[in-house]
Amino acid sequence: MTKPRASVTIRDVARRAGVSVATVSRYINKTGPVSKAVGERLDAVMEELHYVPHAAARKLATHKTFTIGLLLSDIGGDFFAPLLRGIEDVLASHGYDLLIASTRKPRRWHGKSLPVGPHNTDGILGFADSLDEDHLRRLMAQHFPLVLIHRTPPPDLPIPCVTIENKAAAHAMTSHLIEQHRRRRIVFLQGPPGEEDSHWREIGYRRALADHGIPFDPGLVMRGDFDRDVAFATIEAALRQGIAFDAVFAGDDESAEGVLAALHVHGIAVPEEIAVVGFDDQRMSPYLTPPLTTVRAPTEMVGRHAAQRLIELIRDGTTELMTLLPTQLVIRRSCGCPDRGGDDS
Amino acid sequence: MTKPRASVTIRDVARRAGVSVATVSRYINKTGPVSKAVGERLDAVMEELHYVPHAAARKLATHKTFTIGLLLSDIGGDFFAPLLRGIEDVLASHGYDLLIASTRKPRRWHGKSLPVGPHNTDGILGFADSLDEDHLRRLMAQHFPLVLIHRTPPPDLPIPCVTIENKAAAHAMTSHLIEQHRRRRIVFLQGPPGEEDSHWREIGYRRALADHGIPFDPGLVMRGDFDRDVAFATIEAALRQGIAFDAVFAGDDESAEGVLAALHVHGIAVPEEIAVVGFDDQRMSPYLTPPLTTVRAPTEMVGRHAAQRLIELIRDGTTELMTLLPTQLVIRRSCGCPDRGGDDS
DNA sequence: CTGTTAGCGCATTCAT
DNA sequence: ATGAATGCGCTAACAG
Repeated sequence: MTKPRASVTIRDVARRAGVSVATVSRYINKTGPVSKAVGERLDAVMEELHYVPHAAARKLATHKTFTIGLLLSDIGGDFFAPLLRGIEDVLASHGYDLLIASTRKPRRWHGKSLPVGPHNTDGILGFADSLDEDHLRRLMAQHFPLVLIHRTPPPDLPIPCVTIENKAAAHAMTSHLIEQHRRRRIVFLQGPPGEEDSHWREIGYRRALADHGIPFDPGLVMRGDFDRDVAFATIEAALRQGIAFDAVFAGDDESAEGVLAALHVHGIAVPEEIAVVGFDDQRMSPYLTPPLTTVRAPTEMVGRHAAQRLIELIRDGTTELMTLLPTQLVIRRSCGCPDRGGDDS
Repeated sequence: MTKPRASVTIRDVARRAGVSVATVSRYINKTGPVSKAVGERLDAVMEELHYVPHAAARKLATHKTFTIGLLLSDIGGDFFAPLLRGIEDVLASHGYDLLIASTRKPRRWHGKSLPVGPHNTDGILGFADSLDEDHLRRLMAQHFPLVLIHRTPPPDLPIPCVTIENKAAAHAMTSHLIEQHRRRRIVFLQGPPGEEDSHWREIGYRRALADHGIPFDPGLVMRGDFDRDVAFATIEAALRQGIAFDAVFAGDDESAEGVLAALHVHGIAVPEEIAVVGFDDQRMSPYLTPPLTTVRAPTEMVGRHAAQRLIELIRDGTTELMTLLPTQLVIRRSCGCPDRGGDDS
């Protein structure tokens, strides 16, 4: 076994193959003509030496990193797996690496410097409220490729974003509860303060109430934080306080799970006494008791589109500003509809 | 607004501050003495110019990337969020970046080249069966820092690994079902073929049966694949075939969810007629109907420890070979125990 | 088709 | 305490 040199470089390959480094580089990057014979020699030598180009050196010379950064406000939640999956898949298929960074307690980054940026990536994907407006403006001023996920940019900043149709779906869901199931006192469970998805879902909910002549009762809008525990506690409290309601539109499926549990503990029948619906259609949702009626959010697709937008932005310098992915109602048992005998996924 | 130079380099900072690049470098890396006055000048200039050292250049010069790679066999499953969270958190606190790569259809990488390695990272974290033995051997031959997660290395390869106590917990859980709830025909739902956790859990299950004088019935060991749908289908099939059983030890919580749903659909009472238990204690588990008795797997801790081990390996050249994290029974309702009135998390 | 050479941005001796 | 010079591994003109 030969003494394991720190690493084998392009020069080692060139020397061993009896050519210049330029030729090796050209061959590797297909950036110029190389005779077939030499090409084969190189393949053999590279294989023999286990040569792998040093990424940093290449990046330095090229000024392209072929890696993109993903900024998260917090890893956790069943939400991230499909999103990540979508992102990683399309990035990989285009030869890009994925650098991940997440905040802890505070939902956003504070100081001046972001963990990813022009110094180590070709572009960044910003999830929800992980970036504050200052960052957005600075990045734009530097003309650094950036696309937002589940968040729209400030009106004056032309930053591409990909998110989902929340309002229409929330409107449809609320209307379903009102029209099909005669519910009139529908609780709405909000997401974290300032969360954009939650905001639009609430708008849709309110609009549906108005469209059906049902007066809006602020007392029926409660905290859910997109969190099982918080939703559980909120519903328990509402029950104890004797607040009257005949349905709950949970901000997302995770909080719907908390709602279901709280009602179950109190011996309240779902959907007979109180109907419950969610938003997201996570993998667990068909398996809840009763199976959850919800809105399907194409989370993996959001990831795929976001990655695609960013790659276009990097390559072409431009891409669509707004990608709004459609959502659709998924009717199961928890709203009061009869069992349809199978799942529709 | 000044013409946005492609990027501001250390030379711009040096010039603006009237010092040499060496001084700037020394100051940034605290690698040598710099007068207080100059230090302050530099702080001001760097702030003013929004200077950020170019990662690739630094890496080239230093031969350290301060990046670690995470190899996944497949992103997805509620399992990854906490794992990732743990990994990302400790890496970030040590100044390391996280590069993620995942396989698609096949669970492992095939060809010679891995997406991460000595060319772009300082070490790699390999989850479960994402790496085959050839990769392991090559990486070891190159003395490249590597730690395995939820997987032990081949006997002759001294690769550090961090995983959890499966066997004892599975034994305890099975014994609980036998002793406390008089169950004797316990179905065991396996994980994906070759999955190491599943293997040990099954060993524990079998041992418990033997310890209680219950003959092992191969017909009670079925496929679960750690997947809700697969588990659902498996239990439905077993029911249709009239296979008699009074309990199900699902390989993990996700498959337990499928089991619960299948039994519910068939009008079978849990835990009265059939007891169900899982493994993992995922966030949704207390919210299932009935609340799931399971084994708590410290998944985020596994991530934290793995990252810690890798950092030690990189810095000190050595670390513990085996980190076995403890698990514990979490008794809730699905096994037949009475409600304890609150959650113990 | 192929070789020479000059950087890329930064860390690091070696002087001073 | 500070500066000048060299090189990390690779790409990209520019010659030939």
